[in-house]
Amino acid sequence: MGRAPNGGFGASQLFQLLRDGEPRTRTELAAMTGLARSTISIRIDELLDLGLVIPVGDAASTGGRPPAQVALNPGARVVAAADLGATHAVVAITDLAGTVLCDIREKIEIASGPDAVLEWLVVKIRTLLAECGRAHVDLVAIGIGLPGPVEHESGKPTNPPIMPGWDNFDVPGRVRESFAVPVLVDNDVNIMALGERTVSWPAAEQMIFVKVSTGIGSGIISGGALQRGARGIAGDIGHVQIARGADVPCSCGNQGCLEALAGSAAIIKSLREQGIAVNSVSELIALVKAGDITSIQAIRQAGRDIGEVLTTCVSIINPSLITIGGALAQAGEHIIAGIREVVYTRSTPFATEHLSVMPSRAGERAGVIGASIMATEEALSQEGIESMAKRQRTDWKPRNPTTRDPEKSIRT
Amino acid sequence: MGRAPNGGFGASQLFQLLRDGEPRTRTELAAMTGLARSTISIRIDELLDLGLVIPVGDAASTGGRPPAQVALNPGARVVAAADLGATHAVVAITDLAGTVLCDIREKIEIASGPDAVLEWLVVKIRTLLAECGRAHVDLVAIGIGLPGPVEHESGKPTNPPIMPGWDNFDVPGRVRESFAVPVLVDNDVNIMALGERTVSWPAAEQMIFVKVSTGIGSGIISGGALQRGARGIAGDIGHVQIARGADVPCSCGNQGCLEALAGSAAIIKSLREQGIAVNSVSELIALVKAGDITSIQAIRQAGRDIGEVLTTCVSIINPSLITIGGALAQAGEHIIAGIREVVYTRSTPFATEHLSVMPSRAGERAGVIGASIMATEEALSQEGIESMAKRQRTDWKPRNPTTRDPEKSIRT
DNA sequence: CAACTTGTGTCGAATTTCGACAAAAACGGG
DNA sequence: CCCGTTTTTGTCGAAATTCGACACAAGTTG
Repeated sequence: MGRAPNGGFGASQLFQLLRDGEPRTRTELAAMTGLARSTISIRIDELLDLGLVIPVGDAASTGGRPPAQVALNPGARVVAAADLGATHAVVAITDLAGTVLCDIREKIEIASGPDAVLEWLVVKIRTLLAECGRAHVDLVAIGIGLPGPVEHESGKPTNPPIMPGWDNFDVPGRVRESFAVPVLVDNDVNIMALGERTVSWPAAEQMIFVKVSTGIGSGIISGGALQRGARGIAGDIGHVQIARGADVPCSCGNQGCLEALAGSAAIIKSLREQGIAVNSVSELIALVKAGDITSIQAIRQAGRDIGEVLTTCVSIINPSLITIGGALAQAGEHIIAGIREVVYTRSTPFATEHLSVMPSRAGERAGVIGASIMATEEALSQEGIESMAKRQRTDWKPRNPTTRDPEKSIRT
Repeated sequence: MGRAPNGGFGASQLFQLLRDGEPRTRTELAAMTGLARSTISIRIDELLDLGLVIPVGDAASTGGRPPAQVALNPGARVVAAADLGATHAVVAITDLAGTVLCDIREKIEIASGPDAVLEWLVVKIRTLLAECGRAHVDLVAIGIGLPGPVEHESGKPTNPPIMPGWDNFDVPGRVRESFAVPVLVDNDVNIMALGERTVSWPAAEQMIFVKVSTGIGSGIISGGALQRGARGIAGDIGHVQIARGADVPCSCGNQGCLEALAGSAAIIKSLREQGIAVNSVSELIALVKAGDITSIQAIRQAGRDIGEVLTTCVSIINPSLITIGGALAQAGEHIIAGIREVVYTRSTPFATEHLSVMPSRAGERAGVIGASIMATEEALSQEGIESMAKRQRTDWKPRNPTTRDPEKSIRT
């Protein structure tokens, strides 16, 4: 009976244009898409019905009727996001723009295995949803970051070194038993990169986010998209060997890895060997903030070591931005200074001319924000919006008594 | 008055599915696209009219009427491709599948400037077109590779070190004065990577193509797409510093660059210092093929040096494939052996488990093939096919005397 | 050779999209 | 203060496209 399948430009594509939060007029949207204004109006009405966009105050008139603007309504639905670390986890409920509505940070042991951890996660999501006063049906997706390699398509961890019991575990399958929504899983550094990009540098087409704490890793955005690599371990710079520490053994079995020289454990160990009593990252940061010269020098040297590897990254990726996050980045600008020192000296001027090396701005919540972005991306894609529309139709139609079904013409 | 704009799935999308050369039945295409078979038939008819696809022999029956297959007709149109080096150039006419129909290889001097070189190129394209017996109207696009950084969007070289007079020159504009078709320009290594991928590893989502000759560069394909970076210089590994040669000066002004140690000029210089009379790359290759131990050791050491940088690349990109091309790659497997030695020793096992390091298979023509692919991609995109269809309609309609224009209903 | 199976062209109906027009809402000059 | 101008929005008929169904074609299999 003839149905044109919403020829490639449904309400979802229109919605993607509004994802940036910018309010726009119908006329602007028509110009951007090439569709007629009347078509845009139909689409916008659908989105208004779903509550996904809302009218915002009219823009200033340019001599005639002032245009009515519509914008993303971030509060229409919520997303659950989790950043699970080795010993700590952040779980949050965010709106569709990635803004955290409520969150918790708790100690966990990732090593207690997927069943325990994911059960805990499910409970926390339920609690947080209640706390925000949002119903289960408002939840459209869940994003999870894990401290190890993840095959993103399937959501299964692969060969994680610090996650016993998680290897090849079907994380989305387990979580979907409790929440029937899309569940997206990725490496924690990757989601931090996504979060950092979205929060602070939405226009960056090429950027490298580096996380420096016990381990050192990076998330790479190139060509506007997160690059995961063939096995999901792209950006794993922690085990690149650097010249300085040829005989320093690393937990991975090799020698001279960046992580073995510039990771927080390595720095603390070296300071203790120099007679400075420091037992944890927070103590180290306190020392640096107090101006302890030896600690500052150690941090700066770590920055130089990281910079050595990043110099190569700059040549390979040619990014416009490098941002530094993770626990050690909170020790002021010293680590950045060390990185800049090396990167700007050793890379070609043409590559560094428009390159910034900046501290992360998203901070501790970069992870959950990124997880939220990753999940939202999926939930509000074509299928996501279509299924939302269908669900709303089936929920609402019964109250709209239009005698239609008996008239259906069925041929014999 | 009411026109649905070919709602997102025109003949071009269908054509993209056939770009791989695989013959397919209409039913298969309907299943792949989700469109109705009848719709597919209309689209296929358009493409048959344009000559872009042709019917091929029926496939074997599976119990009923055997399906009629259609496949890409690579010979329908042609593409001009040029790989311009510092002192040599390859120019070719290819079909739409990137197969070289005829080509020439000549000495040029890129340093003689864009006006001279591009004029030469235009003449050569004319000559080759005539040689193939193809008309100017059969030409749908031109692809050009240049030995330096190029801003791909605009087609302008940016700060090329060995191309005096070319900086910021509007190459596509100049060429379009002679041929009114899309002109795509990119770095020569990038087009070689594209060519190599297309010819030999069409399924590779992540690969690194390394060109080793006087200079050393690489083209990076990640996420299925060529990565050009913020300034078009992604993959520029020639000026990454390596540990071995801390005090070896490089032409770029820095010290210890990979190129200064493992480029052909560096190898030749070092061999001469060891008393071996070798003046050119071809002599060097001859020596290696003759089994000269010193030369082989020098090549292998160059491989190790390159492998040192590639180890980092492997950690960052996580590719499934590294291919080695360029003049030095023709000296047998010695350079590859050196690369493998280092890459497989120093990278993490998880990254190398599914990583191959292979010699380039596309050989000397990788460049022009890649340039052809790049140009074809553009020419046969949506706009490309639509404009071809329009042109053919306007050319042909006059001979189809249907009195339509007077009947146009114009409202007052 | 007949029955069955599978694929291809044709046609009406449903849906979508476009363009035009009228109404709405502000600005600005008299 | 009023009215024409300008710009945007909502509504409606017409054109275009797509779908599904059916009839036909062309082999296979018993």
